[in-house]
Amino acid sequence: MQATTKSPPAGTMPARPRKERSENAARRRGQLIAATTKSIVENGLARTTLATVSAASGLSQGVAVFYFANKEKLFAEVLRHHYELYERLWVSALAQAGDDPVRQLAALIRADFDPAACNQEALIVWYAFWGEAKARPRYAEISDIHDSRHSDAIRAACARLLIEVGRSQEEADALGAGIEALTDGLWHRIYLSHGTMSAREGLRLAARFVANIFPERGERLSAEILGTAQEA
Amino acid sequence: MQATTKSPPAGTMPARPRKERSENAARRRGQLIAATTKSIVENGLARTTLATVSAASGLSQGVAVFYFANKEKLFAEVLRHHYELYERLWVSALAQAGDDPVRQLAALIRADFDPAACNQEALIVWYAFWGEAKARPRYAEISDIHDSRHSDAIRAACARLLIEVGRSQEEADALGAGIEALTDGLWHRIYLSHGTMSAREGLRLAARFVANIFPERGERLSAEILGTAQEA
DNA sequence: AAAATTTATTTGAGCACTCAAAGAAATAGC
DNA sequence: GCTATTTCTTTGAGTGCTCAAATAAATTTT
Repeated sequence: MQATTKSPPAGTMPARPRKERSENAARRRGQLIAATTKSIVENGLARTTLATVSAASGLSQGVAVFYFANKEKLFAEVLRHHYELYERLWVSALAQAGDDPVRQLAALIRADFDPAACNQEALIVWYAFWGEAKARPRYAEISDIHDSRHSDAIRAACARLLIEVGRSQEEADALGAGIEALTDGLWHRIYLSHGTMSAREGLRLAARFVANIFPERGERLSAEILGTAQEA
Repeated sequence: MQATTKSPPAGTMPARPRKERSENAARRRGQLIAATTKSIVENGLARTTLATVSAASGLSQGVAVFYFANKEKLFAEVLRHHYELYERLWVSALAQAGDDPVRQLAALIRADFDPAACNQEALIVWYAFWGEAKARPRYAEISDIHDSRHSDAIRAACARLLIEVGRSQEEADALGAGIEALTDGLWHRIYLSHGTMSAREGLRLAARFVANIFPERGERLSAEILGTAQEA
């Protein structure tokens, strides 16, 4: 460390405006979460250390501890961050779908294969954490909270859709579970296949299967999922 | 260690027969794989060390290295072991199903929810390794080999079944992918739900969905999956 | 200058793996 | 049949390294 020019020439220009402080913290946290994600994708969770995060962020190891207290909490925030991106996606898709349960269900399924949620990076993060979830209550809890909200949304849409055609709540729950299983399983294949299966193909398969399952609304649902439905 | 009776009473019966030596190696390997599995279930993969394996096996740390060269190779053998148990299960189920593609497909689906394959212990091991698979080519390779054999079996059964009723190979492949996604997704739910969902319920859901998907053979397939088909 | 933030260094625990030696079983020599 | 020799197993303290976390130092902001 050599002498750096001490004080700026007294003038104005505080290259850093007002709310600098609090904004800075949020920025740093985001930066560290992104760097941790990058390291998990490149090295796996087990080989992601404060050193790899520090290298990916360009910051020192101390910063991560300063903003997240310890490595475990940083990791938990990474998981939460990815779930929140996903949740924002499907919640807003659902909101835009309006009142029609067919469109609602289609929106939820489409969201699952939106490249913003269903991409290698996100899948690697999810699987990395799921793999350790049974040994880390903190990870399991975060997954639970978000998964159950998504479950509820799917089941609610299924219930409205099926009750319209005179089926029971029990059938709606089973159907919801099946749709979730189908999308989870397609994620699994997208994750493990080395780029062989894309999110786009996942969506097509999902549409195809779901169409078979809802005889009464299958065609319309499938069209809505694929985005080929004509506007009303 | 106190005095143990030195030589056996000269008679026949050498409490340890001939191949003692080579059998010993197989026994030890099995013992170490079981101990590693136990530690992964209890501590997670990341916190499974040679020390936890040694504690679980009652052997010294050195033995694990002696029989498996290093920790990574021991872990790889654990993954392989679980895949082999699973593969033996579905291969023999398939063999017993005879020539009827409906029974073959049912047998494959039933095997996926057989408690011998689909239990918390096995799921924890699988998810632990899948979580690291993208960062460890060795794990990815083992998964690939076994997954693709299973895929092929499912697709073959689907093809025979669908071609019987005049559908195309393309449809059979899509259907196979869908069935696999469904079972993978149900595994996912069984794994992450804290015992809320059992293998038995998974099987019921799978039967229900698959029945909807094969209009021509759905009823029979469903009955075969649930084991409620009457004998011919 | 006082407080807040960032960077750099130190520390001590825990890790995989080594290795020399001991123990046990199989084989050979008498 | 008995002992000596060799081969195979097992042990566990030891080695060097990596890591998370703590601490200290420097820098910036107010």
